[in-house]
Amino acid sequence: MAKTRELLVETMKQLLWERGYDATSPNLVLERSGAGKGSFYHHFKGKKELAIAAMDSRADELSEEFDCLVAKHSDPLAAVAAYMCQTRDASKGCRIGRIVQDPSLEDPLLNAPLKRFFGEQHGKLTQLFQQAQTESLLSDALSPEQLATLAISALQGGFVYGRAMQEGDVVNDATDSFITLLNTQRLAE
Amino acid sequence: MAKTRELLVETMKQLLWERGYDATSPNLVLERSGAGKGSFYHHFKGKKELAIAAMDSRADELSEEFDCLVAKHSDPLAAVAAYMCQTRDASKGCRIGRIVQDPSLEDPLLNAPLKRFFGEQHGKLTQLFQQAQTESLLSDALSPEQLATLAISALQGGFVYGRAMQEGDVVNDATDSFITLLNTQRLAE
DNA sequence: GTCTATACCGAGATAGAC
DNA sequence: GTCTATCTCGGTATAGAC
Repeated sequence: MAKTRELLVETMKQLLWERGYDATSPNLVLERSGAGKGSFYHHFKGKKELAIAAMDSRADELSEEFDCLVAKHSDPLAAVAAYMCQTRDASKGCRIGRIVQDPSLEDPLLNAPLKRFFGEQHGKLTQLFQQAQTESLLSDALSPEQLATLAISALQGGFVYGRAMQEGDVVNDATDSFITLLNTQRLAE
Repeated sequence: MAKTRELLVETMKQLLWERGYDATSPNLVLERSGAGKGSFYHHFKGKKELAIAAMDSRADELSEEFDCLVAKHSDPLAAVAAYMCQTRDASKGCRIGRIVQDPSLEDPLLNAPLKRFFGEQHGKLTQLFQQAQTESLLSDALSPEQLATLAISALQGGFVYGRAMQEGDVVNDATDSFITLLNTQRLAE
């Protein structure tokens, strides 16, 4: 099949979500996907190259999801709230943040897709907060950049804290709390 | 030496911080500590048992650090601010949160020390926020529990985000932003 | 209590046939 | 493009001497 490559990428995306990078072996990818070793090393130089392709694909997917969601809201703060308060499950972990702590991710090549994703995400959130302040919907007690950093951190940290507590719901408490606190900064019109 | 056991625990604590659980091999612990294989398996049943001892020790150490810091401040919000705004380095990761995402940590036995630590930490922060509200220093727009969850998440997420961006300072931006936002909830006396 | 030698397994990758 | 056989290395642990 000409689609074996795509199948390997999708399988890797799933396994990176479930187990991270270091704990995902080529053998596991092959077993899960049904492909053979020959195919794997024909399409990719090795595990690292496949993982980068998988992370890039995942980053694009999440970016697109974010853009779709933002497009539905004319109020920038409503867009942020809709993004943050999606129902998540900390026991599964973030589809992309899950990977960050793996020791191998200190390799700049492997880390690049993550850096790109979080950088772009920060930029988009900053824009939304900026817009809210320009439209006088939001106090300027914090800069748009600070709010974006805190939003991303609350979400990622909620995943960490929820996983440690073995309570998948806790990540939603973290994001909800952020939004509640953010709403105290809304300005009356 | 009678202290070999303690030496192994300290070495494991350091390696758990640097590399997490899965990526730390017994061999590495032995090489780093100078101990031999015989000692290792004499004092511990295996890697898992050593890691649990190391995590328990680390959790106690961090708990004590927290208590010391709190004891220095009569104002509960000043205590929270002092805790959150310590200078940290995301490239090194949290001494205990660093470990949470490792696949092996799904084992309840391995996870227990983390669960205990984060549970206790949440309790202590909740108490501080509770006290601040009781003393009318803090608005009650959020519950003490919500604020504690957000504080922990902002810190842990700051580590994740900072590591992804390969900028160790970012974790401090996250905690500073939280404190700035929290300060908008202070009540005039 | 500590040492060295040994065993077993899976990770990651290559070789060469089809 | 895909398959199977094979290779090397390190992780994890045990055995038995000192």
